[in-house]
Amino acid sequence: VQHYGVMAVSPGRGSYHRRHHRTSYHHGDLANALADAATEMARTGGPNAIVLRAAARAAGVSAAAAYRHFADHDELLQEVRRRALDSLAAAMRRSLDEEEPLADPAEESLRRLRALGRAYIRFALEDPGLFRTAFCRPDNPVPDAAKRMATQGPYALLSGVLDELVEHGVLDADRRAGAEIPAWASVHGLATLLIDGPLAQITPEEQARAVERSSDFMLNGIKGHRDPVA
Amino acid sequence: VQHYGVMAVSPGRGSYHRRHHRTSYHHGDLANALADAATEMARTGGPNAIVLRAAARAAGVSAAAAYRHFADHDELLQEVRRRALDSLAAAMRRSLDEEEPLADPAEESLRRLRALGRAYIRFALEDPGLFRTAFCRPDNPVPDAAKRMATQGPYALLSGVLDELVEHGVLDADRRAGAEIPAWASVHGLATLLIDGPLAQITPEEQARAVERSSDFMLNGIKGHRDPVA
DNA sequence: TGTACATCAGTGAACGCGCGTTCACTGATGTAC
DNA sequence: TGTACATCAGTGAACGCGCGTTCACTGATGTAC
Repeated sequence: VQHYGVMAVSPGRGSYHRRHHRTSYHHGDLANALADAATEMARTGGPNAIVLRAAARAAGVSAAAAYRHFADHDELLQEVRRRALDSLAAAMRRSLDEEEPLADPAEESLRRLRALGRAYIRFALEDPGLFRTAFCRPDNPVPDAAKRMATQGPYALLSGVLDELVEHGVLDADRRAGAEIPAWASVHGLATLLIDGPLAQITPEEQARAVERSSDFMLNGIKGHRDPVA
Repeated sequence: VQHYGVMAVSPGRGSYHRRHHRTSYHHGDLANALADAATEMARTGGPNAIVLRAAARAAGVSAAAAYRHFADHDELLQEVRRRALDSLAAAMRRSLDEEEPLADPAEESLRRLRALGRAYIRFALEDPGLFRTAFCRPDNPVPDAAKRMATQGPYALLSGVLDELVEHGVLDADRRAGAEIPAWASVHGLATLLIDGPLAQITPEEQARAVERSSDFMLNGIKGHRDPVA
């Protein structure tokens, strides 16, 4: 077997260039290498920063080679999107076990809800580019993505904890249906306002306070009201 | 005075082409014509659809002419952004007087809060491109925009109604500070999930239900809790 | 174990596109006298 | 009221760029015999 020398390719100029030690003519795992590079671009500059040619450059491969693994630019973007959503879900899942569980089951389920929200916000603040990619408008909306999210993504995690809240009497069963949406909306809105919107300008301390205030308000909304005004 | 014939310019090919009856060599109001065209593009395709050359084409003018009125592409985008935010604020302001005021002042202020939220969502659903432009990430963040929003934009309207809620005993005074953020976040999050996110796939009926559910939850959060679990 | 061959994953050059921006220019406008 | 001239808002051609995508191709791989 004749091997090409390592790095025997034209010097990459993209800032995302990661040398993938090519030891043979065939790359071996080009699909993943391209997705890795594209993900790195998204991390830095959001969905618009994903450039197929640059990804190929970063992988040390001609642009045309990318078309062996992705039908077109959009398919590459969708792959990055999928990864971003997976990362977000993973971060949320991890957050559930980061703190000590509380003895009282009701309080414990509230703690878990808070943890999910905080992980969501934290992800958005730490990786705004990836976060924006996860929720970027797809060129041709693929309902599959929504399905996946519903069964194993952030939505499913939220659903599970809301079920726990019902189980332990925090959330009335008759207010359970569709409760994912308000909860998700409030945390998602806060995240986007913090990274893209006017709240991006405020200090980190103010941001932290805003996060706490928002979860308090939303938890109040979840818990329901005993003495409604209207 | 020698006049050029109306439409004595090369036929525009852009889909946004609006013939501006040019009766003289000088346009007369090119800055606005460009902003109009750019706004129309944003309406159709969001901030990324704003193309300086196309705007010039639509205004029946050479691309270079645009540079008499805007320093660069970003300045044109910012102008569209400004307009979009103004439109949103105007829609919200109008919404306050669309329904009959309620006799009870507490209920009336809650009605007004709901009206603001609904107008916000309605704007996003009816004009998603403009909405996304209003909140698009600016190339070079100009703190001025945040200032303007705070004094006369959506934020100010929300602030005013929250003050009313305190005045009429719906919102405790000691929970007032910073309450804009959770309220805004929840409605903003719902809007973005509805137009870009997974909620874009559900039926209009489900969407309407989601909007109602969300405002109920948020209003509960605003009103506070008498019998907290934690 | 060695070889012919189908298959597959790369290459590199090219195409067409349209963008943002700059330049030297020219036609129109309004003002000072 | 008429005219010279500074100023201003346009023109049109060009530059450089880098993109997504296609094409005919070639080198490497693995399998059947």
